[in-house]
Amino acid sequence: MDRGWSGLTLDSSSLDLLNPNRISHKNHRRFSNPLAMSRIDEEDDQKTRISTNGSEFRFPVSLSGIRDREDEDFSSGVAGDNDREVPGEVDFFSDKKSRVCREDDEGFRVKKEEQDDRTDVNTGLNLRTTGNTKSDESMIDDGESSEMEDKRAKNELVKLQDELKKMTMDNQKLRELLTQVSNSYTSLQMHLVSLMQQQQQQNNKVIEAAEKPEETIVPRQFIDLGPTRAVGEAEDVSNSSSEDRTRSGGSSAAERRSNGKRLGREESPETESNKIQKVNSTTPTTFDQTAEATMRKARVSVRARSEAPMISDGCQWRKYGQKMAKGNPCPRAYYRCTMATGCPVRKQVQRCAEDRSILITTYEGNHNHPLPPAAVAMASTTTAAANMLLSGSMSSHDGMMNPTNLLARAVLPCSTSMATISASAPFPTVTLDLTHSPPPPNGSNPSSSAATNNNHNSLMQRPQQQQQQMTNLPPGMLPHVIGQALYNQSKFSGLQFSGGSPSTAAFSQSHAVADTITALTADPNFTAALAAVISSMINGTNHHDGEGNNTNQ
DNA sequence: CGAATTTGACCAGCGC
DNA sequence: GCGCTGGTCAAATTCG
Repeated sequence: MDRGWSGLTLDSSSLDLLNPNRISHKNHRRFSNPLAMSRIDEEDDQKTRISTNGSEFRFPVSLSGIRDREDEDFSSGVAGDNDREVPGEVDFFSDKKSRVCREDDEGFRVKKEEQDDRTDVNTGLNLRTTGNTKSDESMIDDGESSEMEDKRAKNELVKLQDELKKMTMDNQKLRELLTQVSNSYTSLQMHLVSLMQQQQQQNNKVIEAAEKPEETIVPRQFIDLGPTRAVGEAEDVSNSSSEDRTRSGGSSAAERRSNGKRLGREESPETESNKIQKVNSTTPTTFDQTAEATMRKARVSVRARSEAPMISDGCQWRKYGQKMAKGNPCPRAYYRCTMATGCPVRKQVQRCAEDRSILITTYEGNHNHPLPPAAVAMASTTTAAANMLLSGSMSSHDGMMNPTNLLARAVLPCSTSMATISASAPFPTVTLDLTHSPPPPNGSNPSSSAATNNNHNSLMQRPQQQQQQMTNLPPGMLPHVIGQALYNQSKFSGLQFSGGSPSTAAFSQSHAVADTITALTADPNFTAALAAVISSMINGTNHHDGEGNNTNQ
């Protein structure tokens, strides 16, 4: 807050606008350089009286030409710029300059305060107008007009100062809000990690639920974001999709590797967090860094029927690899976001082994650049899913007030077919299933199987026509369908916790807010906005690039 | 000719 | 230590 600087600038600019013809010398001196006038006014009276032989006029007409040149010097803005010496008044300006220099030595802040005060006190004009009582009438007229201009300039100055104060207050409020959000985020992360540890102790219970024979897939909230083998084994026990199986083992190793060398080579913005995560694997001391890395590692897998080699999500992708994955005759393609240099977002595209008309697209990472409107829908949807995934590990009663968790509970708990949580890897993965095709003969398709066993599956109750619409999506429509599907899922299924053992109180609470949640999730824009805000909050701690930070695809 | 894609090689973690 | 695996790189190739 440099009031002195801004005041100086506003003064001179406002005066130049209001008085381009230089109304009076005093005005110029007051506004163009109030700093210098702080001391000049005191001695100026004496010196000018001497130079004018005791006249009451501070600036006699005979000296107006000289003063005009002085004004030119003052109008340059800084007292120190007045290097030219005016004949007959050399001592005056040299004295002023020396005083100004001494004031600089005394301290800039005090000087600025004096400057502000002086701008508000119209001593110069009063001296002049009072002194004009015995002078010619022309000077009185000039004084009155200059006073009006001065008032106008002063009003302008007051306006601008008020504006500045208002902006300052707004800035302060925003800072406080940011601090509050940061604190909340930190506390939530702490809580998340503590709950993760608690949930890890209950892993056996979850595994038992996953091994129930009648449940071919057990959607559950992600429990342990750390490299716990028990969770991965549990995933192996459950009949997950082939992609989930292939991800369960090797990807974890690759991810750990990518945390170090690979991504470091790419100099992506998340390089530091990757290193941090690697360090944290051995020194679990900082919860924030772990949670941030976990957030970044959250994956969103979208299953959709598409004959195209890749669903159009609005982003630009560049293929950088293709690999034959285990257990799937269809190759897996690796894409990297090329909308911005260094964007860490990647996606894998692979056709389902059981039903090759199903395209599985897995997104990972956060965009570090603004997204085009066409990509916002998908990005926000998948970001919301990823955030739900992470916030879903919150405890029921504590997390209910978390807006992110509200969204999570609106979609995840009832998402036996729409959104499937996978804890098969050290990073959480949520699968959004938009296929809803009849189960294949082998019945190993998790989404289809889940849909078969899910009594609350709204999409199975849909007419075949609508399913057909889902399977033949025009480009760009998929994100909207996802959002609508998420809404429908929560609407039809209600808030049902499947696979887990939520508390009864939380369940009843969920029903109490069901209407609110469905109302919120009914609006895809709300979901997108919420996801964007949450992502910005979280990514703001990672990236300080100041960009839009639309996350996840 | 530059950009995008393909494809074999490479790396590192994991299990045996 | 070796093989398997997922993921990535980069040279070669293709495309617009």
